[in-house]
Amino acid sequence: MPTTAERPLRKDAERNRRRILDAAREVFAEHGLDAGLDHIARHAGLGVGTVYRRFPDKDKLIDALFEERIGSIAALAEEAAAHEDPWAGLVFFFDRSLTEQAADRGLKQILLSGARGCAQVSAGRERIAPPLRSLVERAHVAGVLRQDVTAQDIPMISLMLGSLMDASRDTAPELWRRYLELLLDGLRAGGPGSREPLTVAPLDPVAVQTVLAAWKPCRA
Amino acid sequence: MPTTAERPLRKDAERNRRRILDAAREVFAEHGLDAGLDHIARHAGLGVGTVYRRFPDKDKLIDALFEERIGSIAALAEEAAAHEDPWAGLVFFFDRSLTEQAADRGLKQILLSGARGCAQVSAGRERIAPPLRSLVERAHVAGVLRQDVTAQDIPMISLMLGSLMDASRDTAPELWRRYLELLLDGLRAGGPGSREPLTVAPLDPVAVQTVLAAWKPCRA
DNA sequence: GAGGAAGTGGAGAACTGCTCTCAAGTTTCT
DNA sequence: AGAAACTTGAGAGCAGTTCTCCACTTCCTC
Repeated sequence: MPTTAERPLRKDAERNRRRILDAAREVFAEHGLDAGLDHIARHAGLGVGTVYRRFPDKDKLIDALFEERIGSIAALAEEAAAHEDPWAGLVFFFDRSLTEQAADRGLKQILLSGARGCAQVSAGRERIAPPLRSLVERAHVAGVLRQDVTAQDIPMISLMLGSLMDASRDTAPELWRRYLELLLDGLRAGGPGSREPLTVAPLDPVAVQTVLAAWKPCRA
Repeated sequence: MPTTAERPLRKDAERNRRRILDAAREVFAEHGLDAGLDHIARHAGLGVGTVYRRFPDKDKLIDALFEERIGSIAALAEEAAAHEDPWAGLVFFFDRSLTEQAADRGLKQILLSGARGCAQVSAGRERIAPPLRSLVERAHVAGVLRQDVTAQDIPMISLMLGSLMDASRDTAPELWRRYLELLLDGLRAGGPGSREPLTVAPLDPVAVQTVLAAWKPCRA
C-alpha cells in the first residue's frame, strides 16, 4: 500500500520507493541503523533528496522497514510459548530470534535498544514479552528451568550475545552459539541438588527497558 | 618520574601534571576512553592546551595512565593461576578482574578492545594470557572445568559481561554478577554425564585479538 | 627584583560524519 | 504540450572530535 488512501504514486516514484526500501534493508542489515541515508541512497542508485521526498525522516523509514520484521520475532515468541516441550521452546526462541539478529544488525538494534523507530515498531515489541513470560512459567512448572531465572533474563542474555555478535561477525559469525550453549547449560535446572541460587536479583520489567535503552551496539 | 632523566618540571607544571592524570583517571573511569580531552581539562580546572603541552597526544596520556592498572590485572591473572584450587582461581579471576572493569570503563576498554594505547599497555596485556592458559589447564586436569572450554573463552565471556555492564551501569550496576554466575554454572564440568559437548569451536588466540579489536563499548 | 625561560588558557582551525533542504533540471501523465 | 510530480546532489547546519597557536602569566635564577 503506497500511502493511506491517497492518490497513487507516479510509476517511477513507486519503483524508487521500492528501491529505497530494498537498499535500506540491505544497508541496515549489514551496518546497523547508524548507517547514513547517503549510504542508502547511493546503494539504491538514487539521490538523498529522493529518500527524503518519500520518507519525512530517518525514523519513518525505519518504521516502514521494521514493522514486519519485528512482527516475525513476536510470532517466534508465540510459537515458542506454544511448543509442547517448554525447554525446547526456550531453545527454539533463543536460536531462531538470535539467528535473525545475527543476519540483520538493524533488527537487533530495533529489538534491543528500543531507541529508534516510532509507534508501529513499539507496538510490535510489546507483543514479545507476554509469550516469553508464559514460556518461562511453563518451563518452571515442568522443572526444566532454574527457578531463580525469570523472563526478564531473556533480553539481557540476548543483549550479551548480541554484543558478541557485533564484535565477532567478521571473524567468527557463529561464535555466539557457543556461548548460548554455555548459558543454556547454566539456565537448565540442575539434575541432582547441584546449583547454588543466583546471588543477584533479576531486573524488573521497567528496568529491562532502561537497560536496553542504554545499550548501543558497537560500530564496524 | 616526571620525564626520563630530563630537567625536572617546574613546580606548578608538576602539580598540573598530577591534576591532569587524576582528572583523566576519573573521567575515563566514568565515561570511557571516548571522553574528550576538553572534558578532562575542564575537570582538572585547566585549559586543553596545558594537557597537550604535557602529553603529545591522547594515546600518550592513556598509556601513562593505564600502564599501572593493566599491570594489576596481569597480577590478578598470575595470582589466580597460583591459587591452590583451580576452580576457585577461575572464579577469583573473573570476579576480581570484572569488578575492576565495572569500576573503570577506561580500563575495560583498554583490556578488551586493545585499540587505544601504545607499547607499554600492549606489553601489560600480553602478560595476562599465559597465566590464564595455565589456570585453564589446571582446571581441566582437576576435572572441574568442561574439557571443551579453552583459555580463549575467558576474554569472550569478559566481553559479553562488559557490554552488559555498560548498559546496566546506571540501573543495576551489579547485574553482571548474575550472568557471570549463570555462565560459571555452564562452564563447570557436569557432575553426572550431563553436558552435551559445545557444537561451535572456540576461537584461536589470533582471532581473539581480531574480535576484541572489533568491539567498541556503548556510549552513555 | 629583573629578565628570560617555562608554563598556561581557550578560542578556534581542521576534520569527520551525520540529518535534512532546496533550486534547478527531468520525467510522467493527461 | 503543459502542468504536476519527481529527482538530484551540493551544501547548510549541527555536533563532536583532536590538536594548534600566541598573547599572557608564573616561576626561577642571578
